[in-house]
Amino acid sequence: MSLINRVYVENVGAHVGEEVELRGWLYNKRSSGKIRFLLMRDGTGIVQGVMVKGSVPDEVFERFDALTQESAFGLKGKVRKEDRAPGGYELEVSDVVIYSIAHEYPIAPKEHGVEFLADRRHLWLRSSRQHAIMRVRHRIIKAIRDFFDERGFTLLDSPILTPAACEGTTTLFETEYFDLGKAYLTQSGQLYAEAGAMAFGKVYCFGPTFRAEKSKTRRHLSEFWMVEPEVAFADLNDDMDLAEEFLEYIVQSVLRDRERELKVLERNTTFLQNVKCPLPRITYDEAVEILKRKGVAFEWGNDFGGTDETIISEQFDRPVMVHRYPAQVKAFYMKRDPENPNLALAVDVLAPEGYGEIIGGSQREDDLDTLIRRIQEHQLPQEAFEWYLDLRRYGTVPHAGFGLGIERTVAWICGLDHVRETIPFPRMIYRLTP
RNA sequence: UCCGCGAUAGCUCAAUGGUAGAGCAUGCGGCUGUUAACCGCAGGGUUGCAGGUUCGAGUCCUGCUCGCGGAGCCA
Repeated sequence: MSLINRVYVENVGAHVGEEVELRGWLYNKRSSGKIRFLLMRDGTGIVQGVMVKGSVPDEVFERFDALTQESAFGLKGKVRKEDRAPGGYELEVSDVVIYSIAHEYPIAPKEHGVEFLADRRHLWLRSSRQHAIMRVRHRIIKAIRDFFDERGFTLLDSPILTPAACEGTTTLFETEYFDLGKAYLTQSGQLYAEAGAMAFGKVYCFGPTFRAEKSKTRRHLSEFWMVEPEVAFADLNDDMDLAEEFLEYIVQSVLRDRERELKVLERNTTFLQNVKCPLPRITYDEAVEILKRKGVAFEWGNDFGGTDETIISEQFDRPVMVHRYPAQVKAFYMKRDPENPNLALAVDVLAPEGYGEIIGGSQREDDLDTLIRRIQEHQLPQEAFEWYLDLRRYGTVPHAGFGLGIERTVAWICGLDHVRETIPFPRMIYRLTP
């Protein structure tokens, strides 16, 4: 049996009446004496095999007794449409092949605490809920790559080890780098993506990013994935056009191809169906007005906190773009609004239902002298940014881009209450294992 | 770093300051359509750690460790 022709659970419906062989792990088993049910999980789904005493040799019938939860085994038998079976199909078992008997499996088919499961993340990934989440994550990432690919973007990945802070704000993970002193794990690939945009016009980078902040919330990981497009000859409006088209593409792809998974997750997709262009665009000032109207004591000039973002996003039935923030709360490389130099040409996209900021972007400062002044104002070491300043010395153009956090996007689309379930092996302040 | 909550069987939890228990899991037995199957029996505990109050502490007090949620920071 070649890999190509192997039958997997997700395809058994195409083999009704045929004798097939499935390979997988025991999800659960049930018995009523002379009739026995084996539930096999093979990574694509779960199907039940049924054996009646006398319909198979006794030695095959008795292998049921040896199989423990998560034991690896093969099932041979004829596929039958059966409404009483989970999934609608079942296997009339003719043979059972045991590959390995599992030790007592710690994750029983019942409720467990988060800590217990997190300690066994390598096993937890086998459960149907985690399986559904990872399948959605995969589809989101494929949609991201397809989106940029279809629009002529070039993938240009940025380095993970960097000589200095990209934005000079957050705490970074530090390591020794041979004889060259300290290196830092990247917190953003954006500056390198800008170099890419000047070389290729439209690029994106997509990789892990690291923040050593001691954040302890349901929205933070110390290692997370971010996709960052960067486009030459683009302003803030172009950036927002790209972001809304991007979000619509991702969400609609998942709705179309991951209906089953969203059902497993019991996700109410009402808000997701609404994610279609155009998305509402409001200014920072208008967002502040919303907060004031809702009785929030908010001072102009601050950045929004988690609860502020929730209140703002609750006013809309789809993600909302908030643009033109006070420059003081944004990064040094963001261009100022020519009509009001106190404002940065920045945009944050806030997801509905309290999921917060999933995209942060801006038009970049393209003037050499202004950018040097910003670096000085932020007290950043100019020599570390000389290569970045070169981008303004040699053919500078208006350009813009944004970053989308994968884990927050997965949490939002799946309707999860914590990002720790959105990545196979989460890294958090108090968790480095497994 | 700050604020709040928590830790009891392998797991999820219960137990007015007075004999530490249930469900699930595991083992054994039963059941010819099970759906986190069901029914019966059995084994399973240094109540996170250290100290204190008390005739008596899982329960009250102090300290510590670990975890969870939130703030700040951010995607």
